[in-house]
Amino acid sequence: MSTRRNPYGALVAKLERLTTLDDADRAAIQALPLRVSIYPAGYFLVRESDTTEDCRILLSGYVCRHKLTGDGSRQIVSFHIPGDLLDLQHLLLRCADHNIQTITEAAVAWAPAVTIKALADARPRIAEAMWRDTLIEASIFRERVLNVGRRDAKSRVAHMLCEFAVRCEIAGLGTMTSFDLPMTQEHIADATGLTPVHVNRTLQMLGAEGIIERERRRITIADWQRLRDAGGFDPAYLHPAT
Amino acid sequence: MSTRRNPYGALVAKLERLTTLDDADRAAIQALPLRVSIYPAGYFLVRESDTTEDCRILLSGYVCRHKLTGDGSRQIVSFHIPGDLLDLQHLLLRCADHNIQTITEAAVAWAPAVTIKALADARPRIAEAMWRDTLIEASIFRERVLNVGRRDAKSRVAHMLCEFAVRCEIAGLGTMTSFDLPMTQEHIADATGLTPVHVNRTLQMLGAEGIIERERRRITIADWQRLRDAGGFDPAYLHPAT
DNA sequence: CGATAGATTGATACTGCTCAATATGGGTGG
DNA sequence: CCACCCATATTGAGCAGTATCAATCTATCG
Repeated sequence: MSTRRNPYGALVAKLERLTTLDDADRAAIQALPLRVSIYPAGYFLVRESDTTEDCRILLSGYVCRHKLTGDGSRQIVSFHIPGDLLDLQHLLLRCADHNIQTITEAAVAWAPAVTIKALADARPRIAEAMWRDTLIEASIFRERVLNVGRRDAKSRVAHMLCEFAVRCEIAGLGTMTSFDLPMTQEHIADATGLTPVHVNRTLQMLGAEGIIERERRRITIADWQRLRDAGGFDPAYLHPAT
Repeated sequence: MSTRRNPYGALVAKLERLTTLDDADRAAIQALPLRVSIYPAGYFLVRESDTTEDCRILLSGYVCRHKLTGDGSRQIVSFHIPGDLLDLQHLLLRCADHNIQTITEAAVAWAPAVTIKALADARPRIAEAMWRDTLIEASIFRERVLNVGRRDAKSRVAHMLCEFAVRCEIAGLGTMTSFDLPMTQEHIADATGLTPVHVNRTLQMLGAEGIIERERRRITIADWQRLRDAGGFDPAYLHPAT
């Protein structure tokens, strides 16, 4: 897909899912000095307490944001898929409050945050799209608090699978019923507030009930309705329509 | 304090903690058609799936945002103190994804969301301040995911107390070492992902260790250093400085 | 002065964690 | 092309932290 190769196309496509752009907006985006870098799996794009200098869009691969407690346990607060904007907070906040790390090899387009800030200042619709994106992200965080705070293990895992599937579909990354899960069971554990051992058992349970099928890292959702019910999943919080 | 009585003063004060306003910005705020309403404790200002029509600033009292699971358990995702903007997401999202409910009697200034949106469109610095506020709120949600996902009961409660104390101080609401906790132990439980019974025992433990002192709903932090350590609290995620 | 919401206490149950061992399979160097 | 190696996945057994359930106590308020 050209979107994934061409950083400008990826950024335009992302913003057009959030608002309507005009020709001047598109021209301003084309004029950005975007550069593309490839990073290996496990690479830290941003570390907590870094000074925030760049702004990134993910072109291919998968990335997560996470925070660590004082005694070293990790909480993944979100996963990101191709097309996601990774650092909008860097436009207005000086210091990173979490880590951003690649899960797989990833291609990232980036520009200095001040450049993107200047774009937002010059093009109000682009600023509005970005602001909306940060609001949707905040909504996703709220849902994650609910997931981790008030659901049992089976629901948490089911909900996470639902969210990943729907976000991939919204982003135009293939079918919702069968997809590759790029993350390890340890990633899933750190995202759901469980241990890897218990995630393993929970996935087996979902498999044994015929809700999902697993084969390596590929997941097939055998019964979307029951997965949704198991996770208490309602996609409204993703605000799919503007 | 006049800030708490005068809705315009409260809004100007809030935005000036986020950015620098000029006279035209302040004049535009003064021209808003703000109205003030008083609501009793337990009142729903917004319900999930409501169409989002108004935008509010809290003048006095305390409010929380929360979501419910399918089987009815509640997760509080944030508490709000006087001076907080409650509905910025309503400027750009059509449908509420969570409930907003008063904890105590509360005075709220409000205007139609479209009016506030027009203000943001007309005054870029105000839009920027609001955007920054939503980014800081997102950071608070991320920290809450960590708190609920990866800390034990004692740490969760300690962290919550730290956050509340520091936010009150940033907002200029009195001293950090002694303050009224407006919420019940059930509120604390729903915010930390625990049960009220266990919150009670945890508070007693913090008291027995001499870290806090309790008397009714008033909390005195006897040993800030140890409370901070117990909660693994680092205020950087609140982004106190611009 | 009762009514009621909230706080406190005790006893017991259970979900998910810990620790430790084993299996799997994809990648790599010889 | 094969054997080894490492990360990851899987399994089992026992334990711990919180939940649950059910009283009782205590303020506050009409």
